Amino acid sequence: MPELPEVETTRAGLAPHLTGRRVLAATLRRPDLRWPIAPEIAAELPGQRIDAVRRRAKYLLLDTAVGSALLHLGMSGSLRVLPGDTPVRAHDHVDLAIEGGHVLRFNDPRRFGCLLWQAADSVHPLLAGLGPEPLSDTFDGDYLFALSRGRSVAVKSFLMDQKVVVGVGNIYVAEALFAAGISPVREAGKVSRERYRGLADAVRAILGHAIARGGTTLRDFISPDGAPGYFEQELSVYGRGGAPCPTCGRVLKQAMVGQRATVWCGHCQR
DNA sequence: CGAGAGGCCTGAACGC
DNA sequence: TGCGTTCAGGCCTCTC
Repeated sequence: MPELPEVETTRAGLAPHLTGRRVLAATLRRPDLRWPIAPEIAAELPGQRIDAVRRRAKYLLLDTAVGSALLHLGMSGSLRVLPGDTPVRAHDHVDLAIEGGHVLRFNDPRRFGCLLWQAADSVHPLLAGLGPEPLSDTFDGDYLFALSRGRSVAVKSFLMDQKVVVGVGNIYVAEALFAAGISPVREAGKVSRERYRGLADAVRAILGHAIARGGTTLRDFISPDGAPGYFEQELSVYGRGGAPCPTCGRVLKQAMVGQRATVWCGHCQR
């Protein structure tokens, strides 16, 4: 399931193949993913040159002069650049034929992803109101502390709120909370400034490390060149409920927090 | 407004 | 072996 590092890895992998090249045609094999595919993908994108491949939160944007294709990989989506005659497989929902003979192919078994359109000089509603990027200068412990005052929600849910900070999904929030020694069920408004500083540092360090390593691979992610990532074995708590804590050896707790599977150490995280 | 629940979707894992 | 059930999860949307 692509989290921010996987999306960034995808962006970096796609950019050399797409930047400066024109989209020649769009092939839609079904009309919708999570939402209907934007009509502009077929009506306006063909003929346009891709000026840049950008990322905002977990969204990818293919910028052209008239607007940007806006993609989200959802949970099971992947994008690959393939020779134009590569046979189509199950769940290959969209092809963008790229100048030079290749095709950008969007595969998404669960169809939690989307392919929308952002007109030039506008901001798509899905991108409006998003919180800061976790690796930007505006994201730090002081920011989290200030925003969390009076919030009774679990700190884990708080950190996964896209209005608070983007791109911190269920895997990395578990790892960051473990690294910072904070219980995921603690009320967001009751975490001290000092501990939020540690948490922000942990988020930065873990995401930065994962990006440098090419992203975590669990079940569904395939990086653009087809090679799987290899970060999984480094996870401390995610997916390890019932196993020993890597620090103290006690059994890791598992429970649902905010309707999400959550694992933590009741001894090391308070 | 905040908090929590619901829903989308399919494949893998599991139980009988 | 085969089939039904459960779970997973990003994140928008609805309800209270």
